[in-house]
Amino acid sequence: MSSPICQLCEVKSSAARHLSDKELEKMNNHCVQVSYKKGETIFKQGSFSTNITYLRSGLVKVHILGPEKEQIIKIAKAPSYLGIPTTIDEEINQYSATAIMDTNVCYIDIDTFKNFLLTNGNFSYQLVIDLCQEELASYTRCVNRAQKNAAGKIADALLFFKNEIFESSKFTLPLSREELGNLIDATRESVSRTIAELNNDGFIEVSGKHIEILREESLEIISRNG
DNA sequence: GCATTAACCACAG
DNA sequence: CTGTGGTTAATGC
Repeated sequence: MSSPICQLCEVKSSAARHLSDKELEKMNNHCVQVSYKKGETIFKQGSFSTNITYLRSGLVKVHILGPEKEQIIKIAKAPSYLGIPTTIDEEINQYSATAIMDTNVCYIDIDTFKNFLLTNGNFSYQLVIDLCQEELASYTRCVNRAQKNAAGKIADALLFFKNEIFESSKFTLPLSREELGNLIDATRESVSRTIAELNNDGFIEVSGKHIEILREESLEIISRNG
């Protein structure tokens, strides 16, 4: 745990860029920075939510324990807020956040944060924009999960990791087969099988969690048509 | 009917 | 935790 210097922060949220020096100094006095190792829980569904969580670096899975099983709602990459919906007007966390790579997080005091919302229109406006983007993205994920077949969902996920997370055709999956299934709504067996097929058909090169995407265009077609 | 798809089960590595 | 094979239930043509 260490004291951040918010004024000098290189990874401010787009909202926080609208804060004045004075406000940033106030933030600095009501904020702590914590590091998490891969696998550690950042906050847990059911526990008190007392701070706004801001993801400075690393990769996190956001998940909910449903009536049947664990559902991964999304993979969150830095920089982004992690817990606004579960903190701003909820006393209890409605979902969990777990680091899937080494991760660095800032906890911002909720009252300080709310005070910015009430007094700084630009800050609030930017935050609304961010939340809207996230909500739209969430609608899209919802539709895709429900309507695409297994191959389409796997292709989606692989392209997501390539384009949005690692920005490289070659990467190491930060999730187990089971977790990937929980993310795209498929069983671990389907995930294994589909990945093996994509490998056999030469679209990707697989070795355990190491993935290389060989034919991105083909994956895009599979993503669309299944 | 027949084919396809994916879940469920079981077992091996 | 993974990969694979057999089985089964649902759906579509």
